[in-house]
Amino acid sequence: MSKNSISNSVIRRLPRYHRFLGDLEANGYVRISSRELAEKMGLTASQIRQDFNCFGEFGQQGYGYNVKELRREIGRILGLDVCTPMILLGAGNLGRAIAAHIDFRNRGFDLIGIFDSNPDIAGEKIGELVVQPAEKLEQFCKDHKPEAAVLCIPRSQAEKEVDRLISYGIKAFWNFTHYDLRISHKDVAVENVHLGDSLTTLSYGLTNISGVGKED
Amino acid sequence: MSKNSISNSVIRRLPRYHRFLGDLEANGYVRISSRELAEKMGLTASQIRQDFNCFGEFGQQGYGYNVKELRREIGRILGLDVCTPMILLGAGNLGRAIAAHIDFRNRGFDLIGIFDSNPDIAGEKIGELVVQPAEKLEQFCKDHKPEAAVLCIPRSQAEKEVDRLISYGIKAFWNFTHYDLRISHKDVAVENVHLGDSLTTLSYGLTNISGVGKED
DNA sequence: AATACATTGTTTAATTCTTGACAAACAGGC
DNA sequence: GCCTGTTTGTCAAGAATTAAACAATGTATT
Repeated sequence: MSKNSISNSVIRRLPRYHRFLGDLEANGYVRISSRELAEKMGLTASQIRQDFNCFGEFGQQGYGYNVKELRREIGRILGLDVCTPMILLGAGNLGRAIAAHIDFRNRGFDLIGIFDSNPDIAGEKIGELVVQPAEKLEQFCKDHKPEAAVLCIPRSQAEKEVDRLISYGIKAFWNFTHYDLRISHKDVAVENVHLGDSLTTLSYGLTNISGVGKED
Repeated sequence: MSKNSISNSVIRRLPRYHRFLGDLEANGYVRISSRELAEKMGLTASQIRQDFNCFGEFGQQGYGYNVKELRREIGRILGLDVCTPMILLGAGNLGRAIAAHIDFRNRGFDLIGIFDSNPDIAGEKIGELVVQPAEKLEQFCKDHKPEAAVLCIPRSQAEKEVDRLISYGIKAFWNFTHYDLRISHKDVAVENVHLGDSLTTLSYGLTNISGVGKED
C-alpha cells in the first residue's frame, strides 16, 4: 500500500473538501487560501494545510490554492477519475430512491443494473434502468463485471448474498442494511450507512441541546 | 449543560451501542461482558467500559452488564424515551423513501406531517400520511407544534425555509440537502446526512483497497 | 464460608489528532 | 527590480482519544 499512512480522520474529510471545492468552482472562485476555506468549512487553516500536505504540495505561498486544480487532485485521490460499474440490490422504497437520487457518475461509480427478488417488481423502470429478477444476477455479473454493489435488501438476505457477490467479483459494498457488514477479505471495501443511527444522534442533539456537531 | 463534558467521539458511538444491544436482546442475551461486546463490535473492552462510565456505573464486577437495563439506560441518554413530533419537507424520491423506510418511533421521533411545494404531489399517500401542500405548513405547525424536521428539498429551497421553520418552533433538523446546514442559534440541533460523501468514501476505499473503515 | 475466577471502574500510559508558530517562498504594487 | 504583505509547508506543542494495567468487587463453586 503506497499511502496507507493517511489517517482515517483525514480520509473522512476528503469528500467534504471535494464538495466544498466544487461549490467554490461553481461560484467562480479561481483561488482560495487555507484561511478562507477554513472559515467557510468551520475548520482551522492549519488543519486544512496539514490535510492537503498528506498528498503533496498543492498550494503556492503568497497565493493559496487553485480551486480547480486542487479539486481535481483530491478527486483523483478519492478515485473519482475512474468509473466503477455498480449494481443495486433491492428495489424497494429506499433502493428506488437511491437509484434515482444519487449522482453515481460524479462519485466514481456507474449504476448499470438493479435487481429485486420480488418478481412483481421486476420490469419496473427506474431512471434509465429496468429492474431485473434476482435469477439474472449471476449471468449479468459474468457479462458486465460490476465491481461494486449497493445493498438495499433486508438484513437476512444480505447476510446470505454477500459471499456470493464477492465470488462474482464485487469488491465494494455500499450497505444500507440494518447491520454492520464486516468482511474478512482484506481486498473488499465496505461503507455502512446507518440512517437510523443518524436520526438517533439527532435525538441526542435535541435532548442535550447545545450542538453535537458531526463536523468539527 | 449538565453533561457537556461528554466527548463527541463517545456520543457518536452511542447509537451503535444501542443498536447492538437491541440485537443481543432480540437474540436472548441477558448479560454481556465488555470483552464479549468488544469482540462483537470490533472495539476494545477498555473503550467500552470507559464509554459507559461517562454516564454512570451500569455494570457489575464479576458479572458484566445486564443487556436490557444497559440498553434502556443508553436509550434514555439518547433521548429515545420521549417522542418528538417531526415533519418532513419534500416528498420526492428520497423523501418518500425516508418517510416509509425509517422507524421514527424507535429513534425518538414521531412523523406527523409531510409537505411538498409541488401541488401535483399533494394528496398522495405515504404510509399513513397524506402529502400536504406547502401552504398548509404554517397553520399545521401552529396546530400540532412539531419540533423537528426532515429536509428532503432542494438546497436553494432549504436555505430559504430553515429560518422560517425555526420561527415556527423547529429545533432539530435532519438534513438530506446537498449542503452543510449550519445554524447560528445555539438551541437548534442539526444532523447533516451526505449520502454523496458516503459513496465517495467508498470510492476511496475501493481505490486504495485494504480497508478504510468507518467504525473503529 | 472460603477460595478461585471473572469483570468492572479507574488510573496511567501511549497514541493519535489538532492547533499554534514561524521560516521560506511567492505575489503584487511601486 | 525591489520591497511589503500574504500564504504555504512544516515543525513542535498541546489536546483529545484510545489502550493497557490493575486494584476493588463481585460471582460461582466446592
